[in-house]
Amino acid sequence: MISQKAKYALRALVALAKKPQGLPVFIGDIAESENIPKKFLEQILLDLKHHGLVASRRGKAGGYGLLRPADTISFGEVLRIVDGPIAPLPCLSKIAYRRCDDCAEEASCEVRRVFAQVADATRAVLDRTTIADAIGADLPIRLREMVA
Amino acid sequence: MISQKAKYALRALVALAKKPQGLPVFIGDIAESENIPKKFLEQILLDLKHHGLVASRRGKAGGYGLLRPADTISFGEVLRIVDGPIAPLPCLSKIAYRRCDDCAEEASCEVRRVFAQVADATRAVLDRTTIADAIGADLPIRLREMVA
DNA sequence: ACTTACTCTACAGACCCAATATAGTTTCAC
DNA sequence: GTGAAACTATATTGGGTCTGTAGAGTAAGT
Repeated sequence: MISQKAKYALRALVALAKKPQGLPVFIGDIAESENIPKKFLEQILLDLKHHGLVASRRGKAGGYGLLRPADTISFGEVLRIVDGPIAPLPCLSKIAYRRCDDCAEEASCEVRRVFAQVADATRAVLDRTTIADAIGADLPIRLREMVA
Repeated sequence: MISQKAKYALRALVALAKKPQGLPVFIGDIAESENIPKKFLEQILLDLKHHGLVASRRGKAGGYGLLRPADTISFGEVLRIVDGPIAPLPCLSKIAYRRCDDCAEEASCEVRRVFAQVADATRAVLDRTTIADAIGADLPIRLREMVA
């Protein structure tokens, strides 16, 4: 299960990507149209800004906009920012590897071996699917291109 | 991330499956060999018993054993018992579907569409991989001889 | 100046996780 | 029978996370 926060973040990014040319959008507008608590959304967007995904302008003509093209922002990147590691086990994470302290030998761990496959399958989708893909066709175009 | 509890459950089942013919094993033995807090493991095995995966016998010659063949117990089944739904979103769960109350239209939800692929990929691994599969891969020959 | 809107920190209530505590029941060896 | 071993069951605890709210502050435009 991904967190509510991650779902909000992705929905907000999708909403931003639908605006032409990354025109700034008010937090309040996104919050209303996407049914996200405004104050909570502020935190989320601020977080995304700190990670270079969106930019903001203050003042009356302010708002948020995508800083990078929508087809360069993957679901995986957003999830890692908001929810932390994607891997189902700490000993399988690439960004936050941690040995299982209750596990004797990593190489011979049956559980780890199975979940390594899960992690690969999950990353295959999340790291190749972008915000742009999500808006576009039903199937992730980039994924098909890379596979082909 | 799967819970520690789920990891313990899977490791315990693997340990049980390594015993020939589901001979009963003491909780204490599993706890020690697998580095699992004994009292916690009791709760876990009890839960698995209530779901028909293992059986127990009390008394001095008691212990726990697999109730079903190891190749009929999938990782997915265990995870659903211990951790609940596998799906990354409530609106994608088969066993515990729940509409996202903050989401306008399910059919047109971009986030949902992407995570549906994640769910499929995850289930493809977890529902077809069994405890027996996990052991089978590279169990040392020496151990097989001891079992036989 | 004034309004709008973003920035930041703090915090609170609910819930969940991991583990422990405690008390009880069953089985079997002797 | 008696008692130890082992499972059964429930309650509780301490810690953490999640979701959201509050409020004061800062910057930009008119």
